[in-house]
Amino acid sequence: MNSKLTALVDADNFYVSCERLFRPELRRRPVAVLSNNDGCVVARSQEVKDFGVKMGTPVYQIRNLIKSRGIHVFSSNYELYGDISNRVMRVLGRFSADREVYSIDEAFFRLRQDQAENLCEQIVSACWDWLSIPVKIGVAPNKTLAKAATEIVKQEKLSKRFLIISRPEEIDEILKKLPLEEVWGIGGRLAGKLKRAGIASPMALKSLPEEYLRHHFGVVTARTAAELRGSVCFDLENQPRPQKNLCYSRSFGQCIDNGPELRQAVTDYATEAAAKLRKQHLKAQSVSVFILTDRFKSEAPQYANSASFTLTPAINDTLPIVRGALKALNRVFRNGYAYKKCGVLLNRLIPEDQTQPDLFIPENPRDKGVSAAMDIVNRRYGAGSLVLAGSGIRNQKWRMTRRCRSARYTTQWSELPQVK
DNA sequence: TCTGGGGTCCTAGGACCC
DNA sequence: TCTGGGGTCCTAGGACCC
Repeated sequence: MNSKLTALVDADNFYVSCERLFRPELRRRPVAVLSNNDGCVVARSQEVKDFGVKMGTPVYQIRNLIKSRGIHVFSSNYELYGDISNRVMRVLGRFSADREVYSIDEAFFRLRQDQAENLCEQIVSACWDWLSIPVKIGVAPNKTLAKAATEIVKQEKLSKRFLIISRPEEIDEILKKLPLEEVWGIGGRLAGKLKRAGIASPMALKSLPEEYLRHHFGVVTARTAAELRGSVCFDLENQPRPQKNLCYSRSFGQCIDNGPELRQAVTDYATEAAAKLRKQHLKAQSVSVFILTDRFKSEAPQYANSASFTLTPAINDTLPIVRGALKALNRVFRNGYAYKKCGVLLNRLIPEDQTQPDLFIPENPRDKGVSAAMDIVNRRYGAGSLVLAGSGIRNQKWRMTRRCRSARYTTQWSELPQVK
């Protein structure tokens, strides 16, 4: 009875819950959070889901609904969500050190079966009482089934905010309710391929021989099926794995058709990417840049390309990374297109303290100084306070729009909520 | 007018080596 | 007429996740 189970804690409509935290009057009102540039809906309160608004719906398609139903709309405020996420994870950490932070709003746990019920109740209460963040929990023999259990808790609006399944008949009962594409690891394309092969449900998937699945659908699908049968194939990862790539990309507020403005955007994005790299104490061995036209404007000429530039030795200073990114941009830029998006990727990352100094190319103390100054000023006075002149100063058509962003309540002194 | 961003892993195929 | 085999590494593309 003391076997170990896996739990998944999942915050309800996380971005919406974060917005409601400082606007409690919105608790039972319809609320939606938008992607960058206020383009798509990326988080919906239950009320908005009940209106039939799907994840990723372009905002312009639901303008009327927003008006007629009085949906409260927020631009995304990732500084706020990131900070609240850290607080949630700290609270969860008090219940078990055997925990994996899986995403901004989810964490896996290992817990003893005889303690599961009690722990779930405590976790639900703690998240709500201390942070006003509602969570749901699924508990099962492995990650895939814990995900499935969480999905059922969400779909069925159970009286409890958690569901514990361990016996085979309990597992089958929830698998019979779960659509194939809701299985963790089975996305839309794979579900279509499986269905064409006559495999239409999680129960059908789990009954197939390992060898057959591996051969026709790959090793990951075979493992997923094994987890549906109750074996453990995906372990808990307490230590975050070292990151291998880092990307900073944004769609532009307005399309850009000329080199100088594109260079501004690339300079800005490379500056941001380099700052992220230093924050994580990593260095990159190459930088690449991609540019894209607007794929939704089918009548306009389309173009997409990318190029990379090797950084030797590995580096994390802003100036050389920006120079490398601009060289890569020069190789792919073509006149005559309206560009909608670009991105800067830093590849083959290695920990700062494991890099080999190059005998022939000494580190440039000036580059180091510039990076350090930017980090200090931007930490103290807010992101974007000290930038390179190459990013441009005004009329940045490329800069994204966020018309309805809430305040950065917890990460900017000047935006602290006020109690009157 | 208006359609997100940031990751990971697996696989197949080609280059290269012995 | 007859033209190897096996291994590694790298990359691009495709799938998945939130």
